[in-house]
Amino acid sequence: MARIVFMGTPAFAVASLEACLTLGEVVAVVTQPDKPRGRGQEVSFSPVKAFALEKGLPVLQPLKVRGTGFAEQLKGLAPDVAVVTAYGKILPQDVLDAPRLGCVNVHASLLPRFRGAAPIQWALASGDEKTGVCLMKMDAGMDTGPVLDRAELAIGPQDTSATLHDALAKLGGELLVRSLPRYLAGELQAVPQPAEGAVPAPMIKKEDGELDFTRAAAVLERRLRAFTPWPGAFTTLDGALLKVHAAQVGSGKGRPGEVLRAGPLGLEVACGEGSLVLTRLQLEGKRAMDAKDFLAGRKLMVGSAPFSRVAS
RNA sequence: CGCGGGGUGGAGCAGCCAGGUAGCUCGUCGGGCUCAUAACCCGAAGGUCGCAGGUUCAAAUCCUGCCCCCGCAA
Repeated sequence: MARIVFMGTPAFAVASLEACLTLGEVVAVVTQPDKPRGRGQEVSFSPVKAFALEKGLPVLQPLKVRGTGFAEQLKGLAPDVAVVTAYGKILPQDVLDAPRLGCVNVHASLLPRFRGAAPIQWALASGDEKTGVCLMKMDAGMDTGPVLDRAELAIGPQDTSATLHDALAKLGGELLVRSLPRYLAGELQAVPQPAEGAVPAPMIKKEDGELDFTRAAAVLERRLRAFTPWPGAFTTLDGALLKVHAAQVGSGKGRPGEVLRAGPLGLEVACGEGSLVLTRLQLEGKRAMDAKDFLAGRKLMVGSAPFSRVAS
């Protein structure tokens, strides 16, 4: 039975870990250290750790993986392979070389498109019609290793990063079940990524979610779905944070940021190109609600432009 | 003890600071009008003001404790 070290941290990685349990003996689960998080700063641990504890798997949480003897510790476990899914740290060469057959990575894009921290989000924001997961033999670069296998997934008009995240996590698990045994048996060919078509997918920043109504409505709508659930799409209304949870592209015209309509179908705001009909809103400190409900208690004048980030 | 907002008929809000008649925009129900309407007019039902104590002649409103929801930050 293959000896597998699993490395991963967020919810996305849990399905991969679950797959590994059926593929060999998971001799260690490596995940990020516990941190205080959430309201109230309570210390909590990663979804991967929670799952590992539930299954009684040994958990390692090194503070640093570079130059601290972690590679030696790994070698001591005599793993055949390390499966890495969204671990959250760059692995140095000595760690990559520690397992007998190296490290393989489940990456949530069709490489070489969207190398980096946020492939799901950038696939949506870019308007791609499909995405997928790749199983890759890791090298020292950022998602630059040769690809062993891949699985594709169509992106629908209603998809958000939340829905794609779940679907791709599941697909990643399935990809491992299908391909890891063949990799271990030496049956998979590692195909170098083409030099053309590489697109970086840098970490999303908070400010990426701010709505700039001078942009095209279609772009804003895509970014909204890409940045759901984090950082979301937001603007400010009379100085208070206003989250936009759902919106549709409309055909209205006006000065970017101008309220074109405020009715039961939504709050229509003019954009640089077309208009955006905001259908689900959440004001700072309040719960999310349909635009109809929002407008019942908060009158907005047609023709006014009470939001931040309008044409200058 | 990280910072902060909120819980008021079915929905969303105002009222609270300066205690004393339950308000607004909707929805619902009944009626009317209209070729028609996410429209308009008339009328009605529906609320232990999150929970428990306290202060007071009197508490949605002031004080104390608790429960729940949410934003920021991480």
